[in-house]
Amino acid sequence: LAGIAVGTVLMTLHEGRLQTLALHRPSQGWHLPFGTVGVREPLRQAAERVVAEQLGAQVDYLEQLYTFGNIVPAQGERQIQVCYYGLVPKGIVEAGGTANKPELAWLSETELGRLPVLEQKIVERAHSRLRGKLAYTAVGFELLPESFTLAELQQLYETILGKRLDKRNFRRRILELGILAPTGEERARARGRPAALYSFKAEVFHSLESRGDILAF
Amino acid sequence: LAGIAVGTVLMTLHEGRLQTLALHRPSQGWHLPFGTVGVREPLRQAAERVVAEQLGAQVDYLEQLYTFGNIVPAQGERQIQVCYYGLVPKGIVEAGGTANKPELAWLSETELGRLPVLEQKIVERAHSRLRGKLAYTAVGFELLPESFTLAELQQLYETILGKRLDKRNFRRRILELGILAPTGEERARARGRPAALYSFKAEVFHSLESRGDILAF
DNA sequence: CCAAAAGTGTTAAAACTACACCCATGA
DNA sequence: TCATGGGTGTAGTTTTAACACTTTTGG
Repeated sequence: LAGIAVGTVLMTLHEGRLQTLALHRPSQGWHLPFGTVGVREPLRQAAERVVAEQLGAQVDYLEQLYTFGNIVPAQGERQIQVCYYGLVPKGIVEAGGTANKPELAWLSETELGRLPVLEQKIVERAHSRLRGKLAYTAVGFELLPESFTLAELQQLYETILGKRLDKRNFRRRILELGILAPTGEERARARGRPAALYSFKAEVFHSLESRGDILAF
Repeated sequence: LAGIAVGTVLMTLHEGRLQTLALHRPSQGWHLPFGTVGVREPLRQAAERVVAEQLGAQVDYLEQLYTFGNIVPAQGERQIQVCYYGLVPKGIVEAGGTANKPELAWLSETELGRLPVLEQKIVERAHSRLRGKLAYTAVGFELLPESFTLAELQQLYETILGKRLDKRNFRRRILELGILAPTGEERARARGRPAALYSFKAEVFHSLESRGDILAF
């Protein structure tokens, strides 16, 4: 079907920053991953396929963001662009160009200027959606690997919310919710005391979900 | 452009219930208002136009809800449906069929069964979006006329959130925010003491907006 | 033994909840 | 004068926010 595209804002946490995946092609400059939709293809499936094709990675979390219909490229035809946003744990998609694939890069918020203005707005919308969902859903955990330390989780919240949190209060509240299970393992960093590792108990979270904003910090 | 439609979930408060506007045509039964999008027409403008044409009413508040792409009607072609939701103060759109226009009706939540199942899901999505936005935006006031009583505002919150609120606590909290201005007028009901009328101070609300969930009850 | 990151409790202030009576009006 | 809906304050409880030191490890 002419004029229907899907685009995706893929986000990850890297080096204490929220970063967005962008592609570079000589002909197009920097842009978000996008692609066309098959005539009989469901939209979400198209978005998944486009990400898989262009990045060679599966995305575990993908949600619809917004549909733009006023984007009129130079050519006469109007383009409908259905945008999704996705979250991946740090390091799942490795940046850097390969073979005939376009060059990939994680852009931090200060580097978004490389994108076309319209795409910058899409990314901002994705960021504010993520920020909003952080308090009442478990999206945050989609940005972490299977097991993680409390410090990593806290840093995630601090980065996305853009404010510092008190370590003791954060730990107390998140542990009292009972949504984390200690794995019994520890992770040793270069220096300092090793940190206990935890995994996310999705079932417990969902049982609490009705009384919203349980993760508001 | 073939295969692109806009649909709208128009909601209002009526008789203490959240109601949704539906159309009835002999050929189609009950359905949500929808229409096609002009080749060069922005999506939101198309949604506004469709509402205006079919209902003869301007909608002050209209936001994008979700885009469905997996709705495959009996015919071969796939249909993309970009859905919006809108809020109107009680009584703006009067129900009842006129001339060659389709019949209109406000359906309460218990009457939604008259709609096709897919459209019921769209309406549910609109309701939950509205519920979610109630706490951190001023959407609630879109459902009220220019001036209103505190009892009306409280009933609005009670209806949409589906729970009863304490009158004194509600009044104290909303007045302390400073987002309401007494108009100095009163409204006499059939019986009982007349109620003071207030209007919404949008500027004050927006100055508080940064610290979210200020209208959480 | 020292630098680095992990881990741990208490207290004061603020916010929330529950609760019952008087007031102004029209019929 | 009475029925109806509008309007008002307080006290106990819970939640939040602020705050500093000890522990464990690797170099």
